[in-house]
Amino acid sequence: MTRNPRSSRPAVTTNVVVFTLRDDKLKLLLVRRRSDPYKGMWALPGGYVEADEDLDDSAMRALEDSTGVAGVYLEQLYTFGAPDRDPRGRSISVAYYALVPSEKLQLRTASDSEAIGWFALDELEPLAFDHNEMVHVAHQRLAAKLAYSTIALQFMPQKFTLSELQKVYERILNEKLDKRNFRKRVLALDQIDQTQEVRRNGSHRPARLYSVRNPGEVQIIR
Amino acid sequence: MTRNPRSSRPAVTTNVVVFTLRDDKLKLLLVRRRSDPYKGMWALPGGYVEADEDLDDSAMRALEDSTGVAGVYLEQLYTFGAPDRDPRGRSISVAYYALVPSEKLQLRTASDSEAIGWFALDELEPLAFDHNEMVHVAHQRLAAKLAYSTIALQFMPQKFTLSELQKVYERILNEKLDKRNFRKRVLALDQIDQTQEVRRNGSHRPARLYSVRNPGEVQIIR
DNA sequence: GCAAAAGTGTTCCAGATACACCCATGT
DNA sequence: ACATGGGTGTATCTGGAACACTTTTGC
Repeated sequence: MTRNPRSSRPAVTTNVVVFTLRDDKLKLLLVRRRSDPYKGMWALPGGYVEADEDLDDSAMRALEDSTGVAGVYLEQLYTFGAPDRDPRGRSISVAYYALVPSEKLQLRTASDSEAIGWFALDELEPLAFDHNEMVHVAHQRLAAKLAYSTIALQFMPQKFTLSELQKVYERILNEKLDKRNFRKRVLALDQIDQTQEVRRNGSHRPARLYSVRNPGEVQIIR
Repeated sequence: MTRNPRSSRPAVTTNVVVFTLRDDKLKLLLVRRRSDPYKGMWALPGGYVEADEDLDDSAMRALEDSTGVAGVYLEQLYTFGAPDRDPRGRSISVAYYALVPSEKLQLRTASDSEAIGWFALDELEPLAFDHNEMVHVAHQRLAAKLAYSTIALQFMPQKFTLSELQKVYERILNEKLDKRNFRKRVLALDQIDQTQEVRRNGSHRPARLYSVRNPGEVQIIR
């Protein structure tokens, strides 16, 4: 294993699949490309890995640059490196996924006049590069993790109702869940606390508000 | 997102954590480094990603070059990219793990006079680079996959006994399993077939031999 | 009073666990 | 005959799934 020449090195980037729940749908954050290749198409936020930057930091920075959001759950997903994935030349992308609670969405569209926005996962158009594949893998991973971790809590704001939490599960798994079984299950996790507050939300009984006991922590269960 | 200069690009490598079961222990394949850095220390097999090579192919090639073994189970694990992980300069390694059945072990140590060998996972010395960490992550992933996939069958040769299969589980999970419950469970997977043969193996009752129904396939269960 | 979402328990089933003895062979 | 690993069944426990009615509010 000898040192390879710089001339043959691939470019290394990170991309982030940012999920949130909004308008009762699972959505993700896309950026419109301002230059070729794929100029004008929507793509995942991302960027080149800086000289002295850890991969996680690079992904976090890509996310912050496009959204202004920091401190959200971020996890490495998979590394994509098909030789033809970038028409400009050899490129490797370390893909991440992130979960942001609906409250933190303070998109700073104005900042660099980039067009960015939230798109429903189930009405996604073709994206730049291999980004559709990244989205697919991220969604799969997220759905799998619901079953054996407390990752869904990363979507929740400080105070939330159990119905809202159930919606998160239902939208990610794409199936309706039983209300009683669901409540039993999430309360048994011992990771959310009832508060004294309720939320009045329409012409029906107010909903009790809950809070996450250890925000930022994701536990493996079962 | 503009094209970054070649001068700042990291080197990209793959490394492979190759597991097998041998001498009743979970072992992995290591190569002794012939040059600095970490000259003389043991390291995971690996190499630079070639100009027109897919990441999977690169890992497979690294494995073949060191062992002569091909066609084994290989899966991407995680990408390691701490800025200081290689003292020579910025480097990113896409780590894989591989499972080889004990029969396929035809190490061609002679081929390029590299020192290579199998080492018990639980008596591992400090390795070069961040390779101990890679091993740790690979072992964790492997143990987790036992619970929800048929991945353990990738360790088995064409014909094997249920006791041998049980040993695979026990060595990976590091715990003893109940013989009757184990057999019930693996037979219920409907992925292994009884053969008409038995193996005479010592001064005791011969063991029935089984074969994997779909070798090469790993199914997700539960 | 009625529409609409919030809240609440019990029964049933399947899969996991715990557990002990006989079998076939080599020496 | 005895030592050694191979092979087998049942009772129990536990977590998941199915399922319907009452409560509180706004209008």
